[in-house]
Amino acid sequence: MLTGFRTEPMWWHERFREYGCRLTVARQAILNVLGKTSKHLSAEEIYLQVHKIYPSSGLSTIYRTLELLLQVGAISKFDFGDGRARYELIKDEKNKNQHHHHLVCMNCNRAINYTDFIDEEKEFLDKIENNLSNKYNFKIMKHFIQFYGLCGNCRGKK
Amino acid sequence: MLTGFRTEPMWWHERFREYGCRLTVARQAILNVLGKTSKHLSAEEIYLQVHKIYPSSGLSTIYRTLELLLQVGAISKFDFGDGRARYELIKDEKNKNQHHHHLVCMNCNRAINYTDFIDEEKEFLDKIENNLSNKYNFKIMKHFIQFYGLCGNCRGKK
DNA sequence: GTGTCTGCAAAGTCTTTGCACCATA
DNA sequence: TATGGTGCAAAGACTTTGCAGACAC
Repeated sequence: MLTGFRTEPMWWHERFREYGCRLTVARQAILNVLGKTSKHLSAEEIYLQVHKIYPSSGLSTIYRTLELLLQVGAISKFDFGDGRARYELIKDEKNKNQHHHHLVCMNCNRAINYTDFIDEEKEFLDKIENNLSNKYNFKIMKHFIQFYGLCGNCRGKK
Repeated sequence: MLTGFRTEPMWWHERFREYGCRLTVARQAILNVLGKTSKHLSAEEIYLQVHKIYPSSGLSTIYRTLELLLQVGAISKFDFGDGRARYELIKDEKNKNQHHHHLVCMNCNRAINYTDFIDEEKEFLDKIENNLSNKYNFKIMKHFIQFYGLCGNCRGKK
């Protein structure tokens, strides 16, 4: 069971120090918002939430902080194909590299994380990655798998 | 072996008529450019090429035509993660639905099409799509698989 | 001739950047 | 107090749209 980020050791706090970065109110507010949601928020959505708890904040700080968090390795950035980036907090150091993919709803643009079939996926990918690397002289470094369709909510409405 | 679009039956020509669309100089120029390349051109790259053979053309016509070609089913649109869309001509009606994926170079942003492992992929996807659909009450309609890495050219340079 | 297409310019959307002031460590 | 961070406004990149003139059929 995933608990909120508050109860986790704030490993990214130390990360900030390593990078010589300061832990400001704005940054805490952003981490706060990302830690409390299971959604995949866009920069603007994060801004709107942060703005509620810290009204003097600006959108450019959101972008700058997200860029920083990305480099520090505290968040992941995703593209669901609707022209805006989405961000997701990595809940704790232990699960830092937890591999998951998304089921993206083409109607409401929300996404469900799933971690099923990671073994089958690994088997499938190992097989083809090796082969493709050789055949096309292409060094594969990462992959991207995403499913698009309709979520439970939107299925009913259509 | 794929030959240029000129020698193929111009099935999209009829498609135009079906949709009540005219076959204009600009549209032919765009199809011409897309038909002669194996690259995955962006709208601006297409514009630059079209501009050579038809200098009075404008970028907005490129976008409008690409949108039309997409709806007519003559081209595919892809996102390689660099913030601009890429387009690929579907060479002929027969191969219209030919399924392929891309090996995208993170250095030069060029992509290699591959059609290998479609059977393995199908097996893998059938398995997980069914299961995910049930588990998450999510109707999967399409998937997106892409590999990122370094192509032969760029491997040497790094 | 008529209804579609086109080029141009302007606007829209998401994101980045320059700058002067502010606040963390 | 000395960097590093912030908000604001402006700019940048890609794409879309409104409009009057041009062209395919």
